[in-house]
Amino acid sequence: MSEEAPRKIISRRNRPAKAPLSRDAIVSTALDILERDGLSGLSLRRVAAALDTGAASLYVYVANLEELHALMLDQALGAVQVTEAGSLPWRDRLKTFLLAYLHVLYSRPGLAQLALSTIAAGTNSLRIWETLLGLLKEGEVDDLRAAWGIDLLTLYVTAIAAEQSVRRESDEGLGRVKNALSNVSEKQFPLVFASKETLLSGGGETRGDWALDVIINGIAGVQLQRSAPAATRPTKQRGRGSKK
Amino acid sequence: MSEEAPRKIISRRNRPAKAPLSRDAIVSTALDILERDGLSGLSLRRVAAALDTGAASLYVYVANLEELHALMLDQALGAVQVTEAGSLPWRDRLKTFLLAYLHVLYSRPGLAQLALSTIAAGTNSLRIWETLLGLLKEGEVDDLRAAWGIDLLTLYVTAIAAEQSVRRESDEGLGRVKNALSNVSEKQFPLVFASKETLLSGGGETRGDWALDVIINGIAGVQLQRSAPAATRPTKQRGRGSKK
DNA sequence: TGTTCTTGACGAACGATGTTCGTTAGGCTA
DNA sequence: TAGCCTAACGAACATCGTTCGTCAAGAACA
Repeated sequence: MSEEAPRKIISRRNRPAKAPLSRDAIVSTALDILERDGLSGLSLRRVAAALDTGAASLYVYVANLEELHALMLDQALGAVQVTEAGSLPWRDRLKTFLLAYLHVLYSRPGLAQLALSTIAAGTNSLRIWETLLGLLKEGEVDDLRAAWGIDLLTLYVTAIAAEQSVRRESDEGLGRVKNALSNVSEKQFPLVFASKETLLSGGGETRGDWALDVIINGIAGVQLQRSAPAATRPTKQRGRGSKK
Repeated sequence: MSEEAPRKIISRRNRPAKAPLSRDAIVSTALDILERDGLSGLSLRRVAAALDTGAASLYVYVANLEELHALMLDQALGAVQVTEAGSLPWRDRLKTFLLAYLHVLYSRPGLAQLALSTIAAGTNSLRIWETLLGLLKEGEVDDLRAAWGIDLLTLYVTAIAAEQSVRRESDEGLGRVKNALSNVSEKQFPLVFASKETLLSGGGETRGDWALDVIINGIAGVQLQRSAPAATRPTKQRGRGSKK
């Protein structure tokens, strides 16, 4: 059966200048693919193909796809940097840190979706938790509220990023919302009808920024009434221009 | 079942007492499967098998899997009921409504996960939006904040429910977190080490209840200091006096 | 040096997935 | 009665994650 194998190649594995497989190489390659093609374009076979090997070879270093996801998430979270601006009040530093977290999740398409379905428990996740706990403690949030709060904060940031990612990736889903909103009956849903443009406005960072104010204020349980969204910048709302 | 005798069957479709296929039947069956086996156990083929037909037959009524997901979500959201207790203040009614929303997402395993990856735009979703907009308007939240707020509220409730669902469904993920927390180094992450038990405490409704207080207060931008999480009972417990 | 052992790498295969295609049969219309 | 529209269907396709048996190369050992 198919005896036309070329005899020149004796060994299947003449890969002289090939970097040896490793867990880090696999994770990095997977992150590259995630960045290029999103979560739906990521598969074990594609990672293996990018490394010029077969899918089975990856199982030496990674137990299964779920573990690969966790490793990817933790490696990506290494990019979240802790700013040491000790002069600012804790609340501003908390927000800055969460914005950095949010930005990392935004930066790679699909990363936020991955974060939603994966519970990361690596070193970088622990470092983030430690930082958040420290900031909340500095804000005199009691222990129980702090512990629940950091869970809420990370979940919250992840969900915000994921929602925007989904909207960015699949035009179909967003199109369906737009379609449903434009066809909404004024008689049946007058309030939705009146707000149908506002509901879709303010994509991306602006909205995330406001959302962070909301939750930080909520956790701290403090007044600080200044959380009116975009009241100062009415022009920047539409067509969010260039994002850095 | 349905091992029909191989008699001289001329027609393949002698299904006399069979209910005809319909979009609603497909969605309902899919929801049943979701409830029984979770999101990972749901597939077009299994839905078709439960209806005693082939997968291809479903495509007459449903464009693709994504649309089926959206239809499922919207039909499930029909169980969220609007309580008409007009005597209570708006904030309490908002919380009651969100708790009902949360409860529906809790009730079916996998539904919350589905809600995270799907943008629902059906009648039931619009009804929920309308209700939320009305409640926030009653609370004199301005239009822009209300529009962004309902997006935030629904996203928030969904994310909370989804996280608990994931923890409930996959022991492996939670086990990994537990393992990572129990092995955490006190020197490296002292705050996480100190809170490692608190971080896992308070599952389910208690935590969700507190989280709702947090975000409602945040959106309203009001003080209302009573949002300390009650470790014993979630009753109206005022933490007056002893403070850190 | 020659032999054995360990282990990373690999092809093939398995079962399952979403989706498409061409065909068939039932009920409706003319 | 004849024809047609369309729901329903089986088969097939391209993937996917995962497992299994096997091969090659270096390490350990005699």
